[in-house]
Amino acid sequence: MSEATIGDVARRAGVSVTTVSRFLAGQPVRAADTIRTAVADLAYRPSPVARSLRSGRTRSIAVVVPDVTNPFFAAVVKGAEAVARQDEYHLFLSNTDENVDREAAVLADLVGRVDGVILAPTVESDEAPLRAHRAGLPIVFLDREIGGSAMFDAVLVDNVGGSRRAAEHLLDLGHRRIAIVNGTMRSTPGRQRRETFIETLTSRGVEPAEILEEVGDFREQGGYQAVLRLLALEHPPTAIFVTNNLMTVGALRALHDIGARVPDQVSIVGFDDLDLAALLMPPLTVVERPMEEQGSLAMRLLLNRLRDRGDATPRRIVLETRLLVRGSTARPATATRKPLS
Amino acid sequence: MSEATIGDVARRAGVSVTTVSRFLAGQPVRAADTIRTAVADLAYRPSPVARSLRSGRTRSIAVVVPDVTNPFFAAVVKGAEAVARQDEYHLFLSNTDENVDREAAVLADLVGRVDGVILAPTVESDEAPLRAHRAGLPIVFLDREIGGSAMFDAVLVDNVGGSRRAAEHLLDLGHRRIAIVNGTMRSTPGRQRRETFIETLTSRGVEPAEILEEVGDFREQGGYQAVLRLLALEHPPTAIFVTNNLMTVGALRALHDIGARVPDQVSIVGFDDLDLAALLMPPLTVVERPMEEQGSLAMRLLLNRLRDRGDATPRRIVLETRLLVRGSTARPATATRKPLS
DNA sequence: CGGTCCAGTGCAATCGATACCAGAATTCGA
DNA sequence: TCGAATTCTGGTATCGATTGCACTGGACCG
Repeated sequence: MSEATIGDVARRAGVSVTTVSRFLAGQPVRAADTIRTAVADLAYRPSPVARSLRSGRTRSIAVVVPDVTNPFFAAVVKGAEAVARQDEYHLFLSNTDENVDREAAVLADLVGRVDGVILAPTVESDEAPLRAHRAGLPIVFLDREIGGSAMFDAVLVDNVGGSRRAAEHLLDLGHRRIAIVNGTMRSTPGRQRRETFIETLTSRGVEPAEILEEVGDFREQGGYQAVLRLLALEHPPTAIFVTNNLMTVGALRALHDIGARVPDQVSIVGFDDLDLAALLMPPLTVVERPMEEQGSLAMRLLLNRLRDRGDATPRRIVLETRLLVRGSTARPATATRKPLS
Repeated sequence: MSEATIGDVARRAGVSVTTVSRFLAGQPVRAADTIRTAVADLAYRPSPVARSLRSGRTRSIAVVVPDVTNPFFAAVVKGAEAVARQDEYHLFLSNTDENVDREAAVLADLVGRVDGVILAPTVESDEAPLRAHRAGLPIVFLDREIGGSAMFDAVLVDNVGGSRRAAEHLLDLGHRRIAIVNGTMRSTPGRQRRETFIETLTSRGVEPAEILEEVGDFREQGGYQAVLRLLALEHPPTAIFVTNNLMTVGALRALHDIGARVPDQVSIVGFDDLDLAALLMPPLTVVERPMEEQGSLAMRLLLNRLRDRGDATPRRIVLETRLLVRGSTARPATATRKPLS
């Protein structure tokens, strides 16, 4: 009823399992027609599990991300899934919730269960991916890397260019007291976006004392709290760069709750576009980048590596960002005077 | 190097594979300590594939949804994944892209590869889930059902209550020319939300001619186009009920593009909350419901059923909705006069 | 017409783990 | 100290598919 085996097909067709197996593999077989109808009659489908045991490959890939409800990672998963499906691979999904221990447990668990992993690691000092790699698990890094990951493929984003453009945009508007709301600096985007942003500001003559910094997690609450703290300062910043989408949502919520006017009172630049960003009032200025494509590229890299059996040199793809200037950034209230004085 | 087998452990510990297997199963074994160190030394992990072949179970569940980038489904996946992880199940993810054929292919593919499926079927007339069920694949329906699915578990949402509340809210505000922007009526939410909404309007005396209806897909473009058409009418509606979140985003985009004022010119009620809904200008009035919980409940139902080996009677859980009245709904421009005249 | 060649075939081993069954080692009571 | 009861143990079949090897039968050549 529920599952016919290759043996059932063989019996029904009056041949050996070997012959059925050959038929299924597309090799020439005399009883092809008989076998074909036997397969159809029994609704036979080869057991993927048995095949995996024999072949040592599972035709499935795991995507390990901090949080699928983050629109960026949701898009990544979608892109990755589409490519996997084309190649008849299946996709496992795991959330790590930005938790290093959970990530380590997940990776250890995946060895032998999938042919490869697309991973957005929690922190750069992460050891778990190296262990998994030594255990023979191919890994492609997505959006984030770990230290000493030169031997891995990776699909990253140009955090340097994006953050620089954000900084220059705010500087050009005349801001001089500027805050960055960042996630953990122990992750690649956290570190790169912060370093570049601050470096750009100081290299253009902003006093270090005028650069404010808040460190949260990469989640909505972190952005919310950070902005509350910033605006409660005696001299609050006139502009804020928020380094990911979830924290940007939190930041907007905070600004809304305390009734801060954007951009009159404070300018906001986010990293990563949001579906509704253009419809907000004011529409949100953001650093944008291809999201689904980042997922599909990662999957392609991984599948290519599985094909090459590992010997190809590691490939690093760095995607470009664009600054979308919308309405949440403007000249600071004081700056309209300053340049004129 | 990459993978030790139970045989390697047995050899190293000087016992038979049987004994190692017993030790791993927690049975009393004299050489427990020796085996324990052998396991540790070899970093041995039992092959999940081999276990699956023997046991006939894979300890993995598939979640099949139309689109993970829909925040509702992303939340569902997150909730489902968390529960699965607790029970040491793994999660496969498939997008059907609202495509019946792809859904059928996916389901057929999953037989024998997973122990059960959580499915949001594309259309109610869908046959594929029945076939998969007959092939021995337990299925829990999520948010949507199919005809004759009485033997299946399901976690649904109270579309009737939600749509009625939306309709009554608009009626109470004084709207009499009202539009519904719906997805395909061939799906459960599409059908139920439409039926209830229209029935509530007519039962409260709204002329059928005053009820406008646009049918799109459940995607952003559908909502966008539908609203453009509605507002181009000679007598456009004064209120619009949009039956899912993605179409609501599209609707808002359309209203923004043609410069329609909300709620002065037209009121909007959406189904499903959005992360930024409260921050829009005006903040969006929506019918809201628990999202992550819908996913975790579905997973719990499925895992329970796997435990019971199927004999329990089917369970249907219907989650309650809430109407969140924010700023996108108000009295119609004409209605302020009408009641007074 | 006989020998060579080759396309097809089937047996049996294999992948890694589990479970039945028979046998060995231990414990316990007498 | 011996036999019975109990606890552990290991050989082997099994899950469902693939594959190396030896083999058969027909086609083709001289």
